[in-house]
Amino acid sequence: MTAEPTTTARGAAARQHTLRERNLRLVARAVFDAPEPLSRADVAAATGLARATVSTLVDRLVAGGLVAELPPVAAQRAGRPAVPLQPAARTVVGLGLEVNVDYLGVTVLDLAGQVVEQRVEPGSFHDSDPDVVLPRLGALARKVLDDAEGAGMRVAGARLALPGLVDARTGLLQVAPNLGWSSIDPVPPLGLRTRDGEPLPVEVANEAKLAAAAELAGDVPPSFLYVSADVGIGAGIVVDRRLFLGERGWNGEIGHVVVDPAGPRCSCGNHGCLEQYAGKEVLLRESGLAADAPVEALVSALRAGDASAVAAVERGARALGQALAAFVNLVDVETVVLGGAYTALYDWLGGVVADTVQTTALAAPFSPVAVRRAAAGPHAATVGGAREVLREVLANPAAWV
Amino acid sequence: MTAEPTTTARGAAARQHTLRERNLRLVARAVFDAPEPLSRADVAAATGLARATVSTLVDRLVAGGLVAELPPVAAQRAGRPAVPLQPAARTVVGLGLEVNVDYLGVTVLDLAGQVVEQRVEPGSFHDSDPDVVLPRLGALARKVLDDAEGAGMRVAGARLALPGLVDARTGLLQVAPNLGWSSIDPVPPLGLRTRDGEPLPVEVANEAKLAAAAELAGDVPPSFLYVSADVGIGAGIVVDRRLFLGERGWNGEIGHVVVDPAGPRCSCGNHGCLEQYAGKEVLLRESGLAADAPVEALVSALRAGDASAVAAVERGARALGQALAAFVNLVDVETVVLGGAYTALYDWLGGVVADTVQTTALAAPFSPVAVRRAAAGPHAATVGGAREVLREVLANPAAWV
DNA sequence: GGTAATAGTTCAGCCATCCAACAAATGGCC
DNA sequence: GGCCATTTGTTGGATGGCTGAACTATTACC
Repeated sequence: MTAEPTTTARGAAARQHTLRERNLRLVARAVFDAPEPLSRADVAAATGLARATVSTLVDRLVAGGLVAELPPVAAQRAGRPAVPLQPAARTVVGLGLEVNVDYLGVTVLDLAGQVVEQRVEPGSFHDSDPDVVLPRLGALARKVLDDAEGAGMRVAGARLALPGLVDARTGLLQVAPNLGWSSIDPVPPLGLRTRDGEPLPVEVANEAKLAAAAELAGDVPPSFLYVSADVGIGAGIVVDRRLFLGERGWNGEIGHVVVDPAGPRCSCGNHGCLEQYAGKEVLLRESGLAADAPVEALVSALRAGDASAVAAVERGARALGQALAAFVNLVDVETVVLGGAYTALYDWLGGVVADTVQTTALAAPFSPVAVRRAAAGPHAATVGGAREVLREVLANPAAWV
Repeated sequence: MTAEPTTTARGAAARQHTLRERNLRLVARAVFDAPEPLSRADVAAATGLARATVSTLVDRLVAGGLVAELPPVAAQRAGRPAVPLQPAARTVVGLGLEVNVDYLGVTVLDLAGQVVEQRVEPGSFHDSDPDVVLPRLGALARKVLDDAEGAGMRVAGARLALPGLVDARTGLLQVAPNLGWSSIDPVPPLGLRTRDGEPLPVEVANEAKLAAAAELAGDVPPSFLYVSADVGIGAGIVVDRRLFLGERGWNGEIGHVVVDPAGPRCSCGNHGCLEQYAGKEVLLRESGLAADAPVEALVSALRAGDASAVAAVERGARALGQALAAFVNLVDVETVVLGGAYTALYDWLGGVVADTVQTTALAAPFSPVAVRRAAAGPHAATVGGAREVLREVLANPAAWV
């Protein structure tokens, strides 16, 4: 009759083994967050735990394949040399999946932060059939899964990134306008199972939010807004190094913030949405390019000093700055990261965006808002998704040792 | 050399006494959140702890004055009658302080949620001197503190609500335009000490945010936006029954979200800020009333069907709805609570705000946004401030037993 | 080669929880 | 009225995880 939780929830009764779980997490975090490999003694000093405790905990993490011991290297000081500890490579991995308008992507990431395998299948999924596309992505994932499991790695789970509104509570995709999908559960069609035949836990999230998570791999402040233009304009809010999703999982919908009520009509039914100024297709069209041209074409035009391109990007940047100022006023962060198509356009956009935010955001006089370029490469959402899976492993190492 | 934390921080080493702290908190929450008084056995069932453990924990909470035992009442079923447990009244109290443009306020709240004492001193503090006003508030607080301590209550701490930007990290007031204050530390001038002569811990926060916390006393969903018009327009974001303050403590600055870049110039330097449409003074002025008239005057005009008043409120409501739609798009909540001056105007505002949000917010088709009237009474910020103090007591009952 | 220093391990002690048995207090039934 | 079933709350031994101190292992320095 007693509820025996496999993983200790936030507000659950604390028992002896809860201490274990907490301290395992604490030790794992210490090892993973350290810039340099730590010894057991270092971990003890960093966490405040006794050396004896740290030893048993580290031993478990090593046995469970979460942490690896490096060969002891003689330090330049007296005493027994320390055994450096590192995140284990290629033992436990996370899977990041993505369906976007022009590609399917899969990334396998290990605890050391290394991409073990990445596959991308270009295509055109505008107004596509989910029951065709998702099994195709599933098959692609199957291949890399087989590789990973064949090499002895354990797959902790998967995250599927989609360009649309995903209900974080149910995992259902409400609508993905550019894919032409609505009201579906995208997980079953993937057909993903582990080697043992058990269904692989797959969670679904918005593409921009997972791309925001990918930024956490680099040197970013603990809280920031990530804004990217792909087909639509999406955003992710990171607070204290964690994704903040909002009640239902679809916060950060900056693309449909009204910039000017007298502006052009948007597909959403309103007038003057940001997307009508700073969306990728609008920027391309206003620059005299085809709406489905690659961003590189626009970059070339800007490099060449094409007047209409420069004007379009500047107009978009001003609108983006205005919407971001509202965002910063409402959510209060000090840093904005520009990703997706904005990464390539950063040299032409960044300054104007920063200036506009600075003059428009209310609190900017007291502490300026930093605007910067995204660091994560292409297909950031798959990397971020895999990263989120591994974050959960680290949040509960006890389940893995 | 070992760091001996008085209160166990989030990421600190977990020891035996950490279990105690956690379970004490768990038991206290169970007692405080229950709609009906629980028995020890009920608490055990609710928390999953053993009855023996719950007994010792409850005994401590009772001894510490956080929980009170009611006389056992014979239930209508067989068995030994249970001892009902309740939040203790008038033992530990929180102090809420407020400086606003037209009054100083102090509220003493106990753990049972009852207002033990409330004092309000009307005045005009437009462009006032903090070194005069704050000591005056301090003296007012001194009186109610003496009363409370004289009656044997322990004061857990205080929260000071101010209508301005407060840096949550430093506790400094950056600027309060309507008071004419800027760059001050408002705590020392209060001169508040406990009976033992120790300085009373006072934290500072924005007025709207503490008013939002006051709503938590009523029947509200776990996450909501609270928006109130006083002199400016302020907002508080509540996520999962906790105030979300943003990185620096000044999120929710909806008053200076740009509604129409072609709109009237705002004191902040931009054009078409929400405050220029839905601010209290603007609503009064557009209705042909004096800018410093009481809201009741506007209500009377609306009751009388005054055309300019109706038009002004409707225009304000539309602008508010548009800004709230952006807010909802960016933060993602299902409920918006209208407080401050909007409470009185709700009958004329509410419908238009709800309609506008509904047609403008992107995700509204998938789950409608509820707009409702605030439940907390006047001087909600002082009540909410005191409530926040007591929330911290409950978050760490071990420090009080 | 001896000493000081540091890393990691072993082991008795402590402490909060648990389980099971018990005492306390009631309703129902004959 | 007396007995039993039922529920509450308490008592005491067992369990498990952390600690601190003593111990071993391995190095630098003189």
